[in-house]
Amino acid sequence: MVVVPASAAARGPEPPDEPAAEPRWLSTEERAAWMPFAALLFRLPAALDAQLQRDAGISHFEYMVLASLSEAGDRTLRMSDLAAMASGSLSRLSHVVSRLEARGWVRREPCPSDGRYTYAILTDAGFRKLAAIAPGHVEAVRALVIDALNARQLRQLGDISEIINGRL
Amino acid sequence: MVVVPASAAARGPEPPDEPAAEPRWLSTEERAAWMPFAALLFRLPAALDAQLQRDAGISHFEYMVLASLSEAGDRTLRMSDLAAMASGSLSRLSHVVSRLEARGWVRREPCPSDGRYTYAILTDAGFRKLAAIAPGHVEAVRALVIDALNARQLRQLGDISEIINGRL
DNA sequence: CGCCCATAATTGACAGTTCAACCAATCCGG
DNA sequence: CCGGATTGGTTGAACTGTCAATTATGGGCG
Repeated sequence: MVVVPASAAARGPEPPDEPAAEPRWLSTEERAAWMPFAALLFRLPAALDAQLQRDAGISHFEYMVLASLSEAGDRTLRMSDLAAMASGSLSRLSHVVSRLEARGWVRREPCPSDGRYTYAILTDAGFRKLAAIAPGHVEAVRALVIDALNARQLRQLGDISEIINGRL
Repeated sequence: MVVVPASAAARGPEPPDEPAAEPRWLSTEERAAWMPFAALLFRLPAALDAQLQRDAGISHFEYMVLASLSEAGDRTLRMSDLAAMASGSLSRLSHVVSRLEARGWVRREPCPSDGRYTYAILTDAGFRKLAAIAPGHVEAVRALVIDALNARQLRQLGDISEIINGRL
């Protein structure tokens, strides 16, 4: 990934009376860190998605939905909570759950006490599917990330991720 | 993001005569690093995309296409090279370049010496557009990543990213 | 109570991506 | 040279995600 168009950067800082302050271009060290990280941001999700698609025929987002449900007590979550856990919009989740429902892995049920809420519930078939998929996914995560780093680097990565997450 | 479905993990390792070797679930420390990183992998690209979409009306991928062209000598690249630089499929690139062409920022030209190749060329209008967009994008990258970390962390992030990239 | 607003979720239309089929130019073995 | 294989690129259909509009329920206030 590229942040600074080369020829634009080559022109150097703008005159100080520009309407917008002159951009603070990245230094050499900053570029040296950002460029590989930016590439990673593209390629790693794509690689993980590809593994799930190939081995299980589902997207990473669908995996997250199933996994989130499996971790909830009685495998049930409200749609909005589920959307937050899977880091997606409610609309997207609604479409996805419709597809998962059609495949028999999830079912919907209205909340008896508050009719606005809808529960998404992981079926037994859905749980079995997830149990079949999970080992392969963990293997991929290990191969690409965990086992590629030593304990210290792994801790650094976790720390750095938490810092950046704090800015979102 | 969740890798291990809780109830499945709670069952412990499988008997050793399973057809597939029992999965090596993540340890507590590994999970502690992976979960925030996985969340980052979702949210950061979304945040960068949102900034470009809001401020410039283009996707991150389109930005990469324009930026890659701007860095090439005479602002020209073959379609396949451009696809590789932008980390996307040739098909996707072809559709995107069609759109950028319609907006007047890129034009196509067949290679005179080998008719199979197609050159994508950044127009002057495209270069101006990019120059207008870049500062805002750099600002976002700074705010979310670069300025959030100290020099040591930034170096660590770069190193770690290169290691993982090496596995893709 | 009755009205209005906020919230939860769904829906449909549209834009973008992927996938497979296709075309066109070059390379290369006979 | 000729014909198949290869490579670069495009296209269209099916699918997925996004956005805005819509429905439905519940809470609060006069």
